[in-house]
Amino acid sequence: MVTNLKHKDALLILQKAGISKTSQRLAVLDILFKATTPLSVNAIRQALETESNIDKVTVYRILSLFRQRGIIREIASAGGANYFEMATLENPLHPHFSCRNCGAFTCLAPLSFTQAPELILPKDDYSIDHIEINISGLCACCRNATERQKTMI
Amino acid sequence: MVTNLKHKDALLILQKAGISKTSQRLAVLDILFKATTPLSVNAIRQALETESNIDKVTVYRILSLFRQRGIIREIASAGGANYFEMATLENPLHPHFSCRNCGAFTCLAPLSFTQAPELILPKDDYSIDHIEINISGLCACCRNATERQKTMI
DNA sequence: ATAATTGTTGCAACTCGGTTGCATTTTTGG
DNA sequence: CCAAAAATGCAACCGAGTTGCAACAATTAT
Repeated sequence: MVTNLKHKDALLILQKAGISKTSQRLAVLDILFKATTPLSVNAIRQALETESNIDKVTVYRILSLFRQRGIIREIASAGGANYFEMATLENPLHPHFSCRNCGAFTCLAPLSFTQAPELILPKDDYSIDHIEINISGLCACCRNATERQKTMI
Repeated sequence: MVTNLKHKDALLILQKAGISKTSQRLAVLDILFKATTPLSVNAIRQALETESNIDKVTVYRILSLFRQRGIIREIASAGGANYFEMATLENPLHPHFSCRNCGAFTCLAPLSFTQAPELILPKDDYSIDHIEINISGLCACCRNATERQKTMI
């Protein structure tokens, strides 16, 4: 994302969603807008500590509300903690990569319209509201580190 | 899966993986083979209770080992608990559907070779070892239930 | 503007999934 | 069959996320 969210824009998002404008919600929105990767709750809380100090329960409640209103997307991770990212038009649905070594999440290029429908095999038993594609392996950083370790033996 | 796993086959799987053959591991294998959907640890433990009684730590350790050896696959879920399924040739990698209402996991048809490569946008920064596609929404059962509730108002 | 109402936050305590350390038991290989 | 190695069970623990409730801030109607 790395968009420089203006206070005005954040207020508009909350207004559009029909939820009241609190300093805590604006702070969380600001952090998610600045993020270049999906953030865990802990990462959000750490980022918050420098500015305001918000209780963890409040952060969870804000994220849960934002997700319900379609403001953000949630990405499940095998490690237990889930990750969050903005769900704006400028940040369309896309696959994610998570490193099995360092656990970091990164965003991959969004699926094109020609690719996505192939995936969703028509099954009228289900009504679909979210597609999540997670690709895991080793990121460049960790792969280099493990290779260096190998050659060191 | 619903394959009737013979004791012999299970022993062979463990032997191939080079790990020792214990009654607990055979019991867990048996349950995963019988399953028609990915199972949570709790579901596995519940299924175990009827036969043998295995400590939860042991179940976690067995599943962790099986995953490391490529005997089973793990599916991350937003609800915290992860799900497991056999990773045999007869049960190739496939997308999953999870109901946002009842949380049930079901298997979708596997991706064909013509579909999968489209997905994995070449990024030489990463080495890929697992692809997970989770589609969520409402299953037929829950959709009917909510619709009935709607019309009841 | 201000008071009443409604919604939000913070705190403590809790649930749940999963892990760790260690003593005991089971497998394995000689 | 016996020693060495590995796996199990138990208790206690950790971290993510939730719940109930009192204090507080934002909305709305006056």
